[in-house]
Amino acid sequence: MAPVMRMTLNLNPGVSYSSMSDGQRTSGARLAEAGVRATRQRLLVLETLAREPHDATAQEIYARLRQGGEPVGLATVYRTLALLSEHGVVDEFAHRPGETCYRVCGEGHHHHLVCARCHGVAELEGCELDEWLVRASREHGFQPTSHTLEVVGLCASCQAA
Amino acid sequence: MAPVMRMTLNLNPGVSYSSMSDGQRTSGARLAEAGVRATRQRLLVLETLAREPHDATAQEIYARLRQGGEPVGLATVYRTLALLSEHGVVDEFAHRPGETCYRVCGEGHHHHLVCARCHGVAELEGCELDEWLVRASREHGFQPTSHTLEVVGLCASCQAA
DNA sequence: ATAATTGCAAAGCGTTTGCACCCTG
DNA sequence: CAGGGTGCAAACGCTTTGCAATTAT
Repeated sequence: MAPVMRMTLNLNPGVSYSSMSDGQRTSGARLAEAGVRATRQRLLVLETLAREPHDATAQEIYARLRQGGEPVGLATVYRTLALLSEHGVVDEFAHRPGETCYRVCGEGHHHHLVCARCHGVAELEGCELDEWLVRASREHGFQPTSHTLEVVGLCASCQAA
Repeated sequence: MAPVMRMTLNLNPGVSYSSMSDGQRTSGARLAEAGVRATRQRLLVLETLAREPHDATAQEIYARLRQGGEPVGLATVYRTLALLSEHGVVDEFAHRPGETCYRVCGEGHHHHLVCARCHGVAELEGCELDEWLVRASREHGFQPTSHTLEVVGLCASCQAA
């Protein structure tokens, strides 16, 4: 298992995070853009998820926070991840049965390359499926509105090993 | 939420066929081909699933059997569906979080068109993704081995409504 | 101020498992 | 006959929810 990563968060109670304006998109900014209140817990959850090398479950985020000594309730982690997913701040997907995984993703439509060995996730920019999909679906009288694609294989590092 | 379909293709060759009535022969043959014992319960589960217009969960299959007055245990339904999935007799996928759906599918590699309104499932024969995937993945040093695609939209009937 | 958010613990739900009995091959 | 299959119920793990206390705006 990976070593525990202790997080340093410059939380400044009383500061309006929505008015933070620097080059980078802070967690506070992301929350503000999404139109949700920037609470200490939500910032922690988002920061923690953003630092995860792979996707993570609510339980895993909760464990990270606990290990870091941060007092956050499990229910809050669940509620926060669901909320962030609703508002498009994080992506939600389930390659694991019985568990929901989350990940902070880039902008726009994309798909994921999941390594079967290390479970690392890379983003596959661009998507050339639409044209084929519309054409193929038409034969069924089907009108596609969205699609999800997940590619499983071996990442560069794991091919070497 | 990102639905994921898991497909298992597994052939277990060279197993003796059992002599059965015409109604059960197809299911019995499928079980025999898969190299699993053809018990009353397994035949019932497989035939019930095959009769489902859409995909179904273990609980739903169990309910159907109960309604039909067939004495089958819930645990057996779970164990049977998992077994059949392992042996490629049925496909297993999860567009619903927290539940695993099953469906008797056609042969070969294919994807699913899922209607957002009636949840009906159609099969999309053929798959033109491989070429693009290999090319696109190479840019990441990624070597794809398999992929899952699920298309959500409106089926012909539901477009009318 | 006040409406949203959190924490805790209990409940909900789908699924799995231990074990004695039953049945297929 | 032997070893796998089944049924029942208890156990399990992930997730949700009720409610009082807390907190953001």
